[in-house]
Amino acid sequence: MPALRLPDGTTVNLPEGEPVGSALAPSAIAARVDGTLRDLSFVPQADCTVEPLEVRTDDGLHVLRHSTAHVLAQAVTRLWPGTKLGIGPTIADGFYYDLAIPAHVSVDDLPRVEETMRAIAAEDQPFVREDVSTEEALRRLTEQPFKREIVEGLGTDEAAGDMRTGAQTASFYRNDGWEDLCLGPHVPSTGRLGAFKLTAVSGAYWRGDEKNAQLTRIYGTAWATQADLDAYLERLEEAERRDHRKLGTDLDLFSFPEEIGSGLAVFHPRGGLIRMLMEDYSRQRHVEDDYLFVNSPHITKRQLFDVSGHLDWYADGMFPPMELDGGTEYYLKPMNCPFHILIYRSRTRSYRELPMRLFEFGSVYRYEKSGVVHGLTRVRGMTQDDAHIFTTREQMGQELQSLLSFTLSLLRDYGLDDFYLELSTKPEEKAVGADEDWEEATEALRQAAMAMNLELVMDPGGGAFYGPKISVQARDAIGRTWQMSTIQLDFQLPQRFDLHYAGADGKRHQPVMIHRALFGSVERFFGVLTEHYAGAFPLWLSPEQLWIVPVADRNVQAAHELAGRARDAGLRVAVDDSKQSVGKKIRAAQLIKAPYVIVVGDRDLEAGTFTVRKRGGEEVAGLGFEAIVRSLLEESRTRSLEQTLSAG
RNA sequence: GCCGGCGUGGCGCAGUCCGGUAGCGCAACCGACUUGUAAUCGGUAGGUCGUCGGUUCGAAUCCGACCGCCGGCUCCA
Repeated sequence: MPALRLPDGTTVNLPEGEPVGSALAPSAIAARVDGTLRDLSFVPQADCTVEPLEVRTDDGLHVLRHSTAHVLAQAVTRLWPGTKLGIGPTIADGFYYDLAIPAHVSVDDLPRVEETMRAIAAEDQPFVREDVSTEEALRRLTEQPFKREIVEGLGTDEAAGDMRTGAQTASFYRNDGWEDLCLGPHVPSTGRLGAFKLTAVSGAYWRGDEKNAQLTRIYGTAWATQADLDAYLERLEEAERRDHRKLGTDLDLFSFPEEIGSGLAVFHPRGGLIRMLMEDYSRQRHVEDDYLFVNSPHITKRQLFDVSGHLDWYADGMFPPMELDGGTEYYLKPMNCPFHILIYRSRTRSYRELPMRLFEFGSVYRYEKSGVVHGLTRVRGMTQDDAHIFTTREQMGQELQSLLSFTLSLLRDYGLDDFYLELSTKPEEKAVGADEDWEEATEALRQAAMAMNLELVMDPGGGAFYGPKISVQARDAIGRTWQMSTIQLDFQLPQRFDLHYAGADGKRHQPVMIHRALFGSVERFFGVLTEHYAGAFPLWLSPEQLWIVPVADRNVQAAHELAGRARDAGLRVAVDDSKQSVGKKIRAAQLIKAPYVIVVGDRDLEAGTFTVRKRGGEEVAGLGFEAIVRSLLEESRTRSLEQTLSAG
């Protein structure tokens, strides 16, 4: 009689042949037995530690979603007999199943599939596990070529999906006469599925290889309760409302004219203004932090990228060359570093000049593959807030640490305050340089990262070909993470370009380079801030800080006079003098997310006080115009994230 | 780049399956109203239906190629 140790410290004796589920609360959907996830029907052969698995945990949701994927495959098979099963893993928030369906299935078919899944759930079929030999498994899978491939790969490195290498047996789950090869575990029965919804259909190659058969991939999401599912769908809708591509059009910020080409944005006057404000403040901070401002052209002869190594390592990401009459090839620059290097190398440098920080808003062009271009966050032409810091090895650690502090401080001023760091190490294949250099560089970055007291995530093999890097990841207002800043350490380019400085000892030394972009790119940063603020930018970044609505025609002149006063004081002001109702003009201001609106009519002009409407609808009455202007200037100056205007 | 979906006035959409010389709402413009914190009323103008080619007496509609967009895979600032 096996003894079960439960999480509360108690031990219960399980009668021989009884499943672990009989010792657990009915709310459990599976169990963790000696650290391994098991079905509730698992029968222990010896003493063990057992934890119940509740559905609203990471592992619980994994089991729930995996079971839902299983039922999806069962439903598709019921609708289209002859369906061949691929794999059906869980993913963030849901699951998918790859299937070879003997029919063309589109999103229009998803409601039918969902309905069939609900029917299977209502039938409350138990999931029954059977462990069989691989020979028996192959016999059962005569009609399932993909699953056969998985079983044939058992015990080899070819094993796919949830099938682990080394297994000598295969497990099946059977319900209602339908069965599927599956590692499990599953919920006890189809009646225990939670709330689910199918979300998308797409194509996918078997094992992700385009030489293989193409399968239909059906995506779904599954949650413990309907309320959780609703909350998830609400989150998706919230993300959709914040989509910078839609806000870019609605707020007239930027566009991607087809005539120019994929991934190439133009900024409209309102977006251009925001962009200018973003850049101006960044420039100011860089001046304060002893950066030197430089400038470089957009194209160069190929030799520069031959020397830098970009044509060896990065050619796929570059636009093809332009060839001049004499046969000389010119390339659009995908990076600014070689240019800054030439500035450094333009004359002999002394250790007294280091660290030398060369900064530029540098426009670069990268040939991103057509399928990956996405709004402002993944473009083919972008401007990086790029700097290259030339430093001695001795100064390097200190420089990295102060750079990281500077980075976080700058990002905080733009309203981002929730970060974690990612340390990317040497790529296995694409890398140049000695191992010792990589180790020293990686260690220096690690030290700097540790000093920030932030969560540090490792990204093995994710570095650039010339050095390791730290990325600053920021979480936005709704908890999504975005890669912002990147800081890369580089011993290679100084060597390739033969860079030196004269040391205090009178000898020649090689500097180390730090590549860094804090916004990442102005375009991506713009897109991220748009989503972070849902288009409602803080006052200091708002294109129009004060929006004036005259009540009647006879108030228009007074409105313009007030606007002139506010402009003279330093505010950005718009007057809506269109011949529309006050309500309509208020609505228009609200839709463009104007932070402050004042309505100017006879009453206000007579009293000399105004009622200000804040974004969101709150009204503050009885304020003198000068007080309003002063308050807004102060809010803007401090880059406040709150609307600080108040009646007091 | 690959798979799937899609492309109709500035924006959001109908019309495409079952070919027969484009329609709605908002925005824009004009007029009336002179207005008090999210849509006053009436009128006008605006589209070679992404591009090119093919089928047809006739193509927004059917076929092909290309361009672009969206979702996913892979990759990145």
